[in-house]
Amino acid sequence: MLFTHMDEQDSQQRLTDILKAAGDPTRRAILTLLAQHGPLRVTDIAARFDISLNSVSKHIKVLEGAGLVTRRTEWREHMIELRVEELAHVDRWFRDLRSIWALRLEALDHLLTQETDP
Amino acid sequence: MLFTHMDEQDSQQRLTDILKAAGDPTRRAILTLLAQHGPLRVTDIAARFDISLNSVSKHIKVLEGAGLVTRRTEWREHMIELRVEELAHVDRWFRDLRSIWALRLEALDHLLTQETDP
DNA sequence: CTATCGTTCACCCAAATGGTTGACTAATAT
DNA sequence: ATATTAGTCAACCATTTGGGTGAACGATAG
Repeated sequence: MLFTHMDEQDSQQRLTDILKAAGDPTRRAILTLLAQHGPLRVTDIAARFDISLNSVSKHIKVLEGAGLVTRRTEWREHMIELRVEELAHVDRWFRDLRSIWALRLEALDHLLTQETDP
Repeated sequence: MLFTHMDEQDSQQRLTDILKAAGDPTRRAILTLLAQHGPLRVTDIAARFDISLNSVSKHIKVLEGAGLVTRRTEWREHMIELRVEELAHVDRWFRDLRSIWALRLEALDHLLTQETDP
């Protein structure tokens, strides 16, 4: 099944997943690490934190679920790679929100000028 | 105490609060509503959702905690107002992350050209 | 004075979250 | 053949989260 059309439902879900994933400090630190060093193995990532490897593995799965990272499984090593492009979903939502906001202010302004100068 | 200098700690906390707050669909819907209609009372907001007033009140408190909305208490009515500017914190983090990413790629590229043409 | 309105507060509940440990699979090294 | 390495899965635990209810409180309306 091709994703020719992402409906509002899915889009909201994607956004929720991304924001929730990015809402955790450890996960943001992982993203930063990947931005700095490029693709890394799960173990390499875990070495930077003093939580268990298992815990890191779970965080990575969350990030993967949100589409913020991808996994290339090469033999027994899993290379985790950042996908910065996905942040665009959040950018888009921000842009829309600000635009709705701006439109209202504009309409309000229009209304006021009409009233004071009919 | 004046906030002349927001340390890394606080900044991370702010970011976490904002992303967590925005990570909930109901709360995002509240933000959209406020963008469209301007300041609204708690009750007006609650009327748009089929969850209890109390639940909405809690959501608003979360948004307030994240600085995404402010409350002007006029007599017994609490006017809730959107603060779009706060989204800039997230923008900034995204920008930083992308910049770290871009810098690494640039360095990598530099390294490769040096190697092939010493 | 009493009723009603707008909100928060204090609990209660189920589900999700972030962490742990221990067992398991599969690949590599000795 | 055995030990080590890389990673996941499953179970468990404490805390947080999103929801609900009922009481309380201050202000305005009758």
